[in-house]
Amino acid sequence: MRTDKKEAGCPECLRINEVLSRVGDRWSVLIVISLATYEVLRFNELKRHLGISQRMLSLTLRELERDGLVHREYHPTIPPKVEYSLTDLGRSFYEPVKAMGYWALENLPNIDSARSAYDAQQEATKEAQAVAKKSA
Amino acid sequence: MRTDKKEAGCPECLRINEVLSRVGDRWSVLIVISLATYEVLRFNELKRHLGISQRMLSLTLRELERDGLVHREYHPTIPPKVEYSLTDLGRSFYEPVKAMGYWALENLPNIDSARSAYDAQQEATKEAQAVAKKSA
DNA sequence: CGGAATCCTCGACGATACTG
DNA sequence: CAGTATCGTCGAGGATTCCG
Repeated sequence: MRTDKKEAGCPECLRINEVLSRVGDRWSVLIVISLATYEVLRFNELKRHLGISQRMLSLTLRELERDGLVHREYHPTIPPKVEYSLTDLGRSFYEPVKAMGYWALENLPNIDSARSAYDAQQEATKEAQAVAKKSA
Repeated sequence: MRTDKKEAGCPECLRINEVLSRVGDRWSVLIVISLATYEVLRFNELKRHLGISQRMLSLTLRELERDGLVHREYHPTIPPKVEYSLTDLGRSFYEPVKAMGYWALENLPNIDSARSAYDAQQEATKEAQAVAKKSA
């Protein structure tokens, strides 16, 4: 019996983990953004817009509806028509998402340059090591 | 040759995707939060605190350092000692992350109740279908 | 202590086909 | 059109071992 299980030392990490596992995945975020932008979209509109498979779209939409972020309006016409939109909760979720988006927009260049610098440094170090090895 | 590739209709989705694939994963977020809270942490402190495997911690830290969010301070003592902390960029990233955290804290209850309601509804629908089938 | 290297599992996700 | 059902893969990530 492993009493030494780690399971995360900090309890709040578990909460954050829970949140992220609910609405933190890529497709959920993209769907919320799309719906926030276009107000209301049909199934295939979302599909084409995001380049997502029917399967993932279907699954993700159901989860979002279940979590109360997305409203699903089914019109029993022929052919059938289903419209998706954000609920108030969904719109409130869009706020922090938007904040992340702005940060990203502003800081992607910083990340890129940091990355370039890091890679250049790594490359230099590696070459230095190669030289050292050769002289040995 | 598939000229009918979908690849996402909207270009901005690609950008968002890129951002999320960089710093949007679970461990990156948790590490940033931990470092924002404790200022500076050693490798094994982070490991124990988060309940993460060495492998993922090592990989994720390297990526975060590469992206310029995390600063790594190596002390060549015996035994070695490595301290991790946030850079300015990392701290700025913590702002939107914090916003997400607050939203989550505030709205997890809403999500939970929405989920319960949804599940109850589903269960009711399923039973109704079962009855209808029986009477058929 | 702070990693790197290797192996292996398991679940997320896409492709495809079928239904109402 | 808007899904559901089934199958296959592929890579994220844990466990383990070794090293400076």
